[in-house]
Amino acid sequence: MPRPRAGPGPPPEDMYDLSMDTMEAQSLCMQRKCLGKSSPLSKYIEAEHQQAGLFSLSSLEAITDVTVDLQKKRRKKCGACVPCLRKVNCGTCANCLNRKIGKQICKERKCEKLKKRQSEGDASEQHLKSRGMGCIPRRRTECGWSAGKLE
DNA sequence: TAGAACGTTATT
DNA sequence: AATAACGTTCTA
Repeated sequence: MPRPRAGPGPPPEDMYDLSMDTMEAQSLCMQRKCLGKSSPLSKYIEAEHQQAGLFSLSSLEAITDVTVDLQKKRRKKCGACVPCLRKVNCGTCANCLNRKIGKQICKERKCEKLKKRQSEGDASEQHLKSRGMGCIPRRRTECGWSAGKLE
């Protein structure tokens, strides 16, 4: 059952027109567009944050380093594990059946390496924690943030 | 926390 | 340009 989502509507162009409806605009921003890590827009936002002095300059270098690491190109399948060696889609798993919308590879073919999250086994988060940056909010609910408490 | 949805990026 | 599929966010 497809959930009623926001849909592929036009992007909120007045995202930064906070005079309109600050809460709403920020909320939209928080929910998706701005805090994603992969889009050029998010990189721009990141730069904005830095310029706004949200991060101390001393930790900036280290963070930039980590950020670059996290924003590296997307990983590729190892090509050697059992799933990778599989050549045909099963055609019956959720991913196969939901191909058009889900945009995921057949579950039977999902590389073992890619099944793990990118940050797993990576010291990036620890790296940040050691610098007092234990939590980088990517979502409204992270870092003790709550809806309606964005000032 | 797993799975779904969707933006984005890599490949063809 | 079309397609495949990774990465992130959101919902149940």
